[in-house]
Amino acid sequence: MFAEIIIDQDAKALDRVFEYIIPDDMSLSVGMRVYIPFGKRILQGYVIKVKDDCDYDSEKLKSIISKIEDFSAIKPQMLKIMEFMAEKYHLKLASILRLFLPAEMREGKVKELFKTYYSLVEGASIVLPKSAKKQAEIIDMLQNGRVSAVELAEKFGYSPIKALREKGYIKKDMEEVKRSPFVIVEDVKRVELNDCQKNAIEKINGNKTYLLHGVTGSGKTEIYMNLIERTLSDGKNAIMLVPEISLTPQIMSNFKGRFGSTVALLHSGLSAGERFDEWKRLFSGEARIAIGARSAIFAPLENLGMIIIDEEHESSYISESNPRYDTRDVAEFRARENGCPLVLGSATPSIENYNRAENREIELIELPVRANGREMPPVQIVDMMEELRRGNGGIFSNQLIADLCNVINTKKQAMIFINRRGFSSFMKCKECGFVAKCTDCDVSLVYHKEDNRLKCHYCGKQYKVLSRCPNCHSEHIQYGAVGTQQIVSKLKELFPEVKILRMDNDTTSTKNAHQKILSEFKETKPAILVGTQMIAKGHDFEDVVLVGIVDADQSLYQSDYRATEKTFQLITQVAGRAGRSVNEGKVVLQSYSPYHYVYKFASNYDYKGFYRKEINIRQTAQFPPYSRILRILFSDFDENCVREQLKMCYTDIEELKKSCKNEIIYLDAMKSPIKRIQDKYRYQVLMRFKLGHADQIEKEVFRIVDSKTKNSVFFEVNPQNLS
DNA sequence: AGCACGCCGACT
DNA sequence: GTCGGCGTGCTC
Repeated sequence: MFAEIIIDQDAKALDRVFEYIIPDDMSLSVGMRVYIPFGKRILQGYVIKVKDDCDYDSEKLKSIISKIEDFSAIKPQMLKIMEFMAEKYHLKLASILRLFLPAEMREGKVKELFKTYYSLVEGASIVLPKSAKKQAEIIDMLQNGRVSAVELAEKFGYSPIKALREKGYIKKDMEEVKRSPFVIVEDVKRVELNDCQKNAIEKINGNKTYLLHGVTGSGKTEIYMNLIERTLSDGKNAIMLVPEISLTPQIMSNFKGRFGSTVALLHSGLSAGERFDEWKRLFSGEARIAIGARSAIFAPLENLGMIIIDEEHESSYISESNPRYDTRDVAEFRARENGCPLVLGSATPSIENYNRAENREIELIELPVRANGREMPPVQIVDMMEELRRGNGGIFSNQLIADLCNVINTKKQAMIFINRRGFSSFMKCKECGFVAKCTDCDVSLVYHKEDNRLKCHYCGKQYKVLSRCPNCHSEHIQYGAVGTQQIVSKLKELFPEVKILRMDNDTTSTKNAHQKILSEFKETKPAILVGTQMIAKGHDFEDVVLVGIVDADQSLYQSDYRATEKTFQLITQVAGRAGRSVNEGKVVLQSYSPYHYVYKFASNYDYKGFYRKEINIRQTAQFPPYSRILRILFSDFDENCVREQLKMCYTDIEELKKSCKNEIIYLDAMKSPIKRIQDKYRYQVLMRFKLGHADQIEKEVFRIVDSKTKNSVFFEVNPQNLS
């Protein structure tokens, strides 16, 4: 018998099948990890196929040395996912397989997954020949209780153990080594479902993808819980994905409270050991629900009956470091393989998925009412240009200051949200709000300090820096973003006696800092919490009556075709923080371009209106979902080497462009916006092509690039950002 | 990835 | 003469 093996090395040259002989006395199955001789070394590999004949020269074949574990660490159905991802994203097989295992299992040191023990078989009448001294000793030892298999084998060797086992005197059993991660479990009161919720649960039952569009507070979590409950009672297992930032202690304790130890939580707060333990509980079938961020889609569960992706529009579902993949694609594939529903939940669905729902590719389920029956807070848009004309050139508008005063006087709380996405900066006229855009692409230009130029990250076109606004001829041009510290110090100046808390990446680097800041905020009144992204998620504070968005434009003028979409999502989410309970809430949104359509729709909570407008723009401008963008990133320590490789590929891709006339809308090569990462120079090719033959074109590009390069090239489809 | 082979320059 | 630089190619 022979085995096809993928070597556990992340190198392009090794990214293929190697064949080995399976020794006669070895029982091997697909998904097992093995040690194999490879050249002069001994490496780890994954068995992906067992077969009777070999395709390689049988003279040159070597034999597998041994198994790493006695079972398939990679469940066979995961190999289908591997194939899917390799094909779709052009990834190396070993790098995909690594996603399926917890880090603890790899990294050279091989850990025991399950500890095995030997114990006496009860009621067996043991008769041993006098010669079998070792066997007698073993029986003696086991009288005092079970002994670990490793210990026994070390002391007596394997043959006496084998003999005893064959006679049926002793048996082997397993126990997992585990620590349970600490989660405070609260008793969860069951909520009576409203008709919309009941209806949604009833509809979600086929082998299909469902888009659950529910306004903030429409009770999606309760739906998820009911769906999971139903799945479990059908005898099946479930996966629920949540963006990392909303994997809050509340969510975790809610699910632990409802489902107890059948839940395995996989999140970044766990130590490697804890993560490994949770993985094992899923692997063994003890836990039947996997809840976690992106990578939980690879949970080692079989017999899936439900996959849920909450906040489907979140960009964190797209992996932006190698291997690059979109969790939603993988989830869809896994759901189809298991013949189960995939639920995509969001208050602000991604344009792509809403479009699919509109085209009936997936089923749309709407939850139009908030479960608590309350309205979303009103949004007031403040024109910061007007403010400037009136002589206020500061960060805060007079309106926001007045509202803050009011909050403080009534001893309530406020949140100030800072919109910091990415670090590239756009150029903006302070007088008229003009923002420099690319003439070809309709995305904002990004200012590059090192060569003092404006560049378009989609086509690479460069422009001279503006010293005077082409629109109103003012010289008040600004670039760059406001930081949290700046806001905090300004607030302290304005309200010296009020508690100002700050939450961003700098203040939450330690493990529990996040929690500390939030609980301190909860207890202090009046108080102002200043923060980024993080404060927008899932924390309910009864006394927050004001949410200020200081620089809403920030995400609008990113050089990204999804910039408007992201801005809409952000505003909706942040606004949901105000007036969550009995208190009347209000949102103040400051903008330099207050007449941009995104604000009109966002302030009215009009998702559909926004979608209509946005999808039209995408269609006219030929951006996804009406086209596909492919980014090819080359990197190397040697700058000349990268340029050389890129050049060779580029000429061939240009040929391809000519040969398929109008299919490729656009093609260009440039330095990556971040020119150097970890001492490696980065160059990229960007292309955009029509959907008709997108798959073929993509394959052809993969082929060209593969044949011209040796290593460190990666591909990205419809990239989130271009750094 | 890592290791051998091989073909050129500098040195005991 | 040989030691050692790293370019090229192979590993079932």
